[in-house]
Amino acid sequence: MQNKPRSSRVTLREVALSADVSEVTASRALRNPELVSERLRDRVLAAARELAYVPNQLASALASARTGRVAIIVPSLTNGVFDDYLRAAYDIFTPAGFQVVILNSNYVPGFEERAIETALGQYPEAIVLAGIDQTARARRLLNQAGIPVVQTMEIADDPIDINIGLSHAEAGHAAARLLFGLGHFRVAHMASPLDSRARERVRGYLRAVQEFDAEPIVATDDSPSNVAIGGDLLVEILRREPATSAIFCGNDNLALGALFECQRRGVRVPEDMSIIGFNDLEFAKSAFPALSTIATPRYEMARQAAEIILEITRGSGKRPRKRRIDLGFEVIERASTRRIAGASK
Amino acid sequence: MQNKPRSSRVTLREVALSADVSEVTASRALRNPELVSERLRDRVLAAARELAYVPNQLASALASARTGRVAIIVPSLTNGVFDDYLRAAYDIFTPAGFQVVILNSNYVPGFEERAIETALGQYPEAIVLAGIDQTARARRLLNQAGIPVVQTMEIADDPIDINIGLSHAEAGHAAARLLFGLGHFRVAHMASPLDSRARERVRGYLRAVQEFDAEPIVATDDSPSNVAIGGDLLVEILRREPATSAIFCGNDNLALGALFECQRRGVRVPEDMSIIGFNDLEFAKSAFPALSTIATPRYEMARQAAEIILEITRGSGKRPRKRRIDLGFEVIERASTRRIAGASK
DNA sequence: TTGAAAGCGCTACCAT
DNA sequence: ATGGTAGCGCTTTCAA
Repeated sequence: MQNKPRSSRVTLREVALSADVSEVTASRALRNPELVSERLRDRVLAAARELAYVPNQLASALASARTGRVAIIVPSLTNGVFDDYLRAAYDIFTPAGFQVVILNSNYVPGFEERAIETALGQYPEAIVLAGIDQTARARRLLNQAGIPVVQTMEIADDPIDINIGLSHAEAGHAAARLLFGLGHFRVAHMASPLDSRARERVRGYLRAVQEFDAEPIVATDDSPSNVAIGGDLLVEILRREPATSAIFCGNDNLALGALFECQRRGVRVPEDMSIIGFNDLEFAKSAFPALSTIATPRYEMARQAAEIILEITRGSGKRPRKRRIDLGFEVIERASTRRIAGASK
Repeated sequence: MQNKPRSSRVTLREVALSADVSEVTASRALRNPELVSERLRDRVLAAARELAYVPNQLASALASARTGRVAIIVPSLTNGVFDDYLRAAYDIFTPAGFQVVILNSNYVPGFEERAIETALGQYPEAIVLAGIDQTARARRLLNQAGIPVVQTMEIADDPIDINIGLSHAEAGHAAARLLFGLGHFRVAHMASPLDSRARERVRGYLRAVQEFDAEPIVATDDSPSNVAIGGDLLVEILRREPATSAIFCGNDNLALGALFECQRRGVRVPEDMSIIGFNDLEFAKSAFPALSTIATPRYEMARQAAEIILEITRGSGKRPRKRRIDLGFEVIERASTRRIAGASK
């Protein structure tokens, strides 16, 4: 019936034939061994091993309406931010028997909607999203899917379903305030504001600037942030405002680039320049000088998302009472920030 | 027939009903619009949009024996090494209409076999692996699947199917030789030898040690490498052999950690210590001093893997003539390595 | 404990 | 150009 010869892969029928039992029994022997007599079970398992049988997940999912899959959509795989996050997802979901499927929207607007659609087409039993700015159509698809949807990383006013995150505006504000609080006045901000979180951080920075009656100095780049860009933006900031004595970098990669560029130019950190990053990536504590930063609970956000999903899928679909969880952030002062020389205490 | 009420998601039947056409016509209107009259096509598309229809990929794949999926199995998502690699895969496969599914084996032996099994259960149309040391059972499953299998990152003596990589023994040898060639004699190696590639690099280093009649100094750590570990291993090396004047770091993250730790201890790089990394990750060129390293063609490996797969799947399954491609590596000398003081040219 | 029958949602084939 | 029918490989009844 098929034009393209189905790859001659071993099917359950062949296993059953070889073990001389019915397909149902073979299926049971593989999935619920305790329901099958030892004799038949052994025969089935032996046949399956012998034939190197791999169950067709597609057929299984279609028949059972259970895919055992959870989709996770992230905007990037390449900046370290989602490392802990994905690790947490694997840590919780894998032992629970769920397969984690990662889709990447690459920070391209519109790709997330496509990724969500693709994910939904595979009928995952839950979906975890980074961020809260899904398109209207995506929200509709998500709602219609009738599965748990967790928006993470950021706090939403109107969550689709469950929401676990933190306020990036607050976090950005805290970072800038730390710098102003150390007596700095010319405090710059560099960012690759590709997502709403980065833009929220900029807003937090601007609010602090206003509070301290200072002038904003913002340098941005439209590509996904990396270390090299951090160096470039440092150069730009110094050119535009040579008196800058402190920089809030929108993430740790930018901060690392800024730090290196300072060293390259003989600008001492923290003596001449204070630098604070964002995220507390793995390398931040090991840098020299150790990088001050804002720690975000990335592992914890994904962990809680996963736990809640397990609870819902196992427990008859009931949502937890708290559908909106603010996990906050932590200001980490290390060696790369310092009270400005000559500033009164 | 189902106990668990199938999520009431919109099916093709409902779209067809709503558009007052048969299921087949609805299916065609969505997949091959040119086969359907404009009138019906418009009705179907309108109904699909209205109902926010998302095709069930599972059913489609089962019926058509085409999943439009390619599985990529990597040992880690968290060390930057697979960033370019995955980007290349997306760059080539996505426009070609393939969905990329990433599975992570987490450098845990045995997990790769499981990941391969999981991947195969989803009936991908091709599979891309990192490394060449698959288990015997995995090889059997892969062979049986009858789909293109590309082993990457490393060159194999007996590829399963297609193999694109480089010799890590040669690359490690080249790194160490560079250091010896600069007049260093106490040349150490630090590594997190979690995979066969890292172990091959160690072998390359040891071969160079022998050739230059030196003593091996190898410090290793069994966790996935990161920047902090690079610092720790530097400390260990200096403790064990204070006269060490050059280090080949098994990857750039370790190198970065070593660099920072040198700075912390007042060991000047490259004046007192030469450091060479491995992979040429994004930050290497921006570091201060810029990091010497071995560039590996990660983007290119995945790109060629993808192109070959497209060619095979499109072109009646014929394999290319060359099934084993060595893409080599490049020694990148930057500022972190230098001829040892007082060494004769 | 075992198995026969039906059907998951979709597409291939063949007919009209 | 359109639709009826069969069937992908599996699991879920339900009956024996």
